[in-house]
Amino acid sequence: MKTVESKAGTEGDFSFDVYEKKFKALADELRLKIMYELNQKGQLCVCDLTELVGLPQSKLSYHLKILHDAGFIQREKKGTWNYYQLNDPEVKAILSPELCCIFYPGQ
Amino acid sequence: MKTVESKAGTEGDFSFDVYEKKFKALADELRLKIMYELNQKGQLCVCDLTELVGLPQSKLSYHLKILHDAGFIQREKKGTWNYYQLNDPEVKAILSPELCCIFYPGQ
DNA sequence: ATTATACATCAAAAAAAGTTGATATATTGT
DNA sequence: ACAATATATCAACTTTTTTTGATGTATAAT
Repeated sequence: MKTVESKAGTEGDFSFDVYEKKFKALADELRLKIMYELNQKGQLCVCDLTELVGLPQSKLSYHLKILHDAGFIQREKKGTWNYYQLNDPEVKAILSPELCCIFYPGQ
Repeated sequence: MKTVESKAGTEGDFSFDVYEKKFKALADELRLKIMYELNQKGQLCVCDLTELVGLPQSKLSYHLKILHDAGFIQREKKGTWNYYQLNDPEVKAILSPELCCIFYPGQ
């Protein structure tokens, strides 16, 4: 994982691409809003989010996929619904506690 | 700054754009490598970085500007040279301490 | 004063990411 | 079995970012 530390100092190819992917996922106002809403409300289905965020469904799915692929959110299927929620440990591993209650999970 | 907290819960237009800009700056392998090198070496001029990172000068300047505009690095001019270094408080305000010694400043 | 070095900036081209509307799949209710 | 709902995915298009090479500006060295 932190390939970097073992090689620290020595030049070399680290896994910056993994971090790139994670920061890319956060690098969008809409996705930050989604993270924020999930952080506030806990668990939401896509239909809830379309209303909260005011996006067409296909657009929302696109952004949810990016957050999911980056590991920041988890999906739980319940019948026809897909419920999403923050993946707290993943978020905490990347974000500063100073961002608590915006994107960073409280408690 | 954290407009979010005062309004938390109430829907509304927060300053997600500020965070978007910061995460966008981090959302690039090259720029992460630059952050890493600055974190390791402390202070570097553009010419040092071109060698460390192996980029043409104009490309490097482009990426340094993005990091600088986002507030993650500071510039100090000494004669013809521009020395860059991490802006520690800014980095710490965004990144998890778990990223210590990669991008997050040690100590 | 001229030449060389360090760096920023610019404009054009290329690549990547985001948007849109349509379609596909699965599940639930009748 | 049929209709309706929730959601994912796809392909065409638009927008944003990145790259590249050239040019400009300032400082330093001769």
